[in-house]
Amino acid sequence: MGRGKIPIKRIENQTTRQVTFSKRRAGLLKKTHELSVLCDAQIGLIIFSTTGKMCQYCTEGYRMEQIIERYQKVTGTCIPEHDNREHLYNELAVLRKETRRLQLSMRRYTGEDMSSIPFEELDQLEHELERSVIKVRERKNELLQQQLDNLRRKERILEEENSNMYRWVSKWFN
Amino acid sequence: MGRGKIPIKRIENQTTRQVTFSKRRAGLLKKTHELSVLCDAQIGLIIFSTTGKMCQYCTEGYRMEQIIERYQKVTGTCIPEHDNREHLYNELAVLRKETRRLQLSMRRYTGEDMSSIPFEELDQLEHELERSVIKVRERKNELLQQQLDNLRRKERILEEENSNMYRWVSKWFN
DNA sequence: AACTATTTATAAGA
DNA sequence: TTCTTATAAATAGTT
Repeated sequence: MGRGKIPIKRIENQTTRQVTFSKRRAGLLKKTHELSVLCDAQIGLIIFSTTGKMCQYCTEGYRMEQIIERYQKVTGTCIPEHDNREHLYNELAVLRKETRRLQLSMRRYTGEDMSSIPFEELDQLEHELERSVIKVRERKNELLQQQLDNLRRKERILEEENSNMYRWVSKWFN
Repeated sequence: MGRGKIPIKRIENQTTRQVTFSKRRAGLLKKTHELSVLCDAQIGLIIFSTTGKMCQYCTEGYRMEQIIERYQKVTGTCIPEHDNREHLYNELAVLRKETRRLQLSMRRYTGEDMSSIPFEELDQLEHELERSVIKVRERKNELLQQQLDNLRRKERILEEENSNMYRWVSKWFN
């Protein structure tokens, strides 16, 4: 790309090399970000220039440490210890799974992301949601009824007080 | 780049997302390699796809561990062993909280346990659920439309084959 | 830092 | 998955 094609080998001229480094590093970071966002991938990128300056990219919402940790887990470069860490990891895994499951359920119920749901399940989901709506309405009615009852009770009490008062005043003036 | 421009945000269609992931991952690895070679930079790249598959690039002549080590030296972070238990406990706490929150949300959406919800929120919940039902119905329609389109396409192909066959037979007998 | 002629990447379609 | 191709994006060399 550019005015000419260049062979992929170390650029000898130092100035050119540094300029190219700046340009391509920017391009690489952009492409990394795009891949991460477009495809929902978790990416960590670490770059050391010849001069020793470091720069990094890390998928939003994560820290490089997490990605490195995950890398170490996958590649098995992390030495496991004989303490409760094993247990903690287990619990973490279980919780992560559960959270994930709940998130997916919620997504379904809120109607986001139905791309992966087959038609039959959509049908079922629709019915579940309709049942939920009905339950919510029932509860609303229940609450309304309660409030109504409360009001009626108050009304009755007020009326009683009123008539008492009336009797009292009548007695006083007659 | 390509037949059209796409906005940089998560691609919703799963198939498209996976295809794009494959293509762009290849592109990213190539660019990473080129930057590394052209400018003599030391680069480590770790990619986790949504499905959990990992892939990596590492400047020739180095191992990822070396780059991670250098990264840790520069940033002063320490991933392995010692103090990550603190971190684990934190993560556990966060996850537990999140799971709890999600569980409550789900209970609301399924209409269990509405005893503690005030009337106004019930009203809101009802609307949310109704919106969900609408979304689910829309998705159902979308799927039906897709199936219809597929059937029409197949029909067209079959008709074409048919008429080709007919011509062939006609020619044969006349 | 800008500019631009080219090369390269890639989205959509097959 | 793989190929093709029209188009968008990156960038090498220049100013």
